[in-house]
Amino acid sequence: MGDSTAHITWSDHALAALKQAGHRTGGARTAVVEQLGEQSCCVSAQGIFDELRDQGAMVGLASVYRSLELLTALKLVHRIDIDSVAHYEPADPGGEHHHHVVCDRCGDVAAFEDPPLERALDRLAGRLKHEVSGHDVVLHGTCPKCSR
Amino acid sequence: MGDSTAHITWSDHALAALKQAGHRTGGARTAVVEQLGEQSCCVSAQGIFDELRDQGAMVGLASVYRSLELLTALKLVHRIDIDSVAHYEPADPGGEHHHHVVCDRCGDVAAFEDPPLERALDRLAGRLKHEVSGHDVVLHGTCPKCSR
DNA sequence: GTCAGTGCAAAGCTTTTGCAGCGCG
DNA sequence: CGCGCTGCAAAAGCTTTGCACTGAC
Repeated sequence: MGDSTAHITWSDHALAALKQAGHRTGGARTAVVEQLGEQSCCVSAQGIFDELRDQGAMVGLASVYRSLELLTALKLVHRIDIDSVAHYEPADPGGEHHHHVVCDRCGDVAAFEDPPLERALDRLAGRLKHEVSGHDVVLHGTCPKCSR
Repeated sequence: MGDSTAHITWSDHALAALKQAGHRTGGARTAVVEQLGEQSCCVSAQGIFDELRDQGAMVGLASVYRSLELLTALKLVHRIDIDSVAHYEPADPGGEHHHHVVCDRCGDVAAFEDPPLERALDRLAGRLKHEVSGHDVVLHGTCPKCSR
C-alpha cells in the first residue's frame, strides 16, 4: 500500500483512461480496477469477485463482468481463455506481454516471456493475409510440483 | 476434391484405434468419427450435431460430447478452445499440426502452419521447468473479406 | 435533474451427468 | 445375455441481460 508517487500505477492509468473515454467514476468499477492492479497474473471474474468480497467490498458479480468487458474493449486489460474460462490481466501500456503455462494436474497457471516466440509470431503475422491484432498462446503440461 | 485414397483415412484409423482400446462400435460414435473425418478444420460439438442431424443421423448431443471426450483422451482428436467454445479436429497421426486465425468481425476460422513458430515453441518448452505436453495458439484479427 | 453505473435475479449457452433401455460382441 | 453405448432430460458451471434504483456530474 505504501508506494505512491514514484511512477504511475496501472490502476491510475486505467482510471484516467476510463475518465477520458467519458465514463463516470463508480464504486464497483473502481474496485475492480484496483483489484486488477494488484494482480501479478491472470484472474477469473469469479476470482476478482471473491477477493473483493473478502475485502468487504460488496460488488455484484455482474458489475465485475461489465467492468471487465469495458476494460477489455478499451484494451486496458487483456482477456485470456484458459480451459474455456475467461481470465483477465492488466495490459502493459508499453506493449510488453507474456503468456501462460497451465498445469493439467493441479490447474496452476504460471507466466513466461519469450522474445523468440514473439518474433516468430510477429513474422508470421506479416506473412498471413489477415490483419492480425493479437494472439493467445497457452501451453499445457505438468508443473514441477506435480511431476514428482 | 476426389478422395482417391491409397492410404488409410483418418476415420478408419480412429475406428481401429477405438476397437483396439476395447470400445464397441456404436452408431453414434461412428457417426461422429466419420463426420470429423470429413472436416478440414475445427468444428464445435454443436456443429457436428447440426451436420449429423441435417444428414438424417439422429444422434444425441450428449453422445457427441461423450464421443469427443473419449477421442480427445485417446489423442485421436485435438481440442482447441476458441473464444471459450471447444472446437475439435482430427489429430494427424504423423504429429503434424497447425494453428488458427479467427476473424473477430465475422467469426471465420482459418488454419495455418508455421515451422518457425513450432520451432520457437519447442525450444521454449525445453527451457521451461514444466513438462510441456502441448500448446494452443490462436491468432485474432480481421480476415481479408472483412478488411474492406 | 439526468443518465451512467450498480445489484439482484433470471435467462442463455455450453458442457456434464443420471438413468432407463437397446444392442453389440 | 451382460455390459457398454445411446438418447433424453435435468443439472451444473460461466456469462449476459432486464429492470429498478442509486449516485456522480
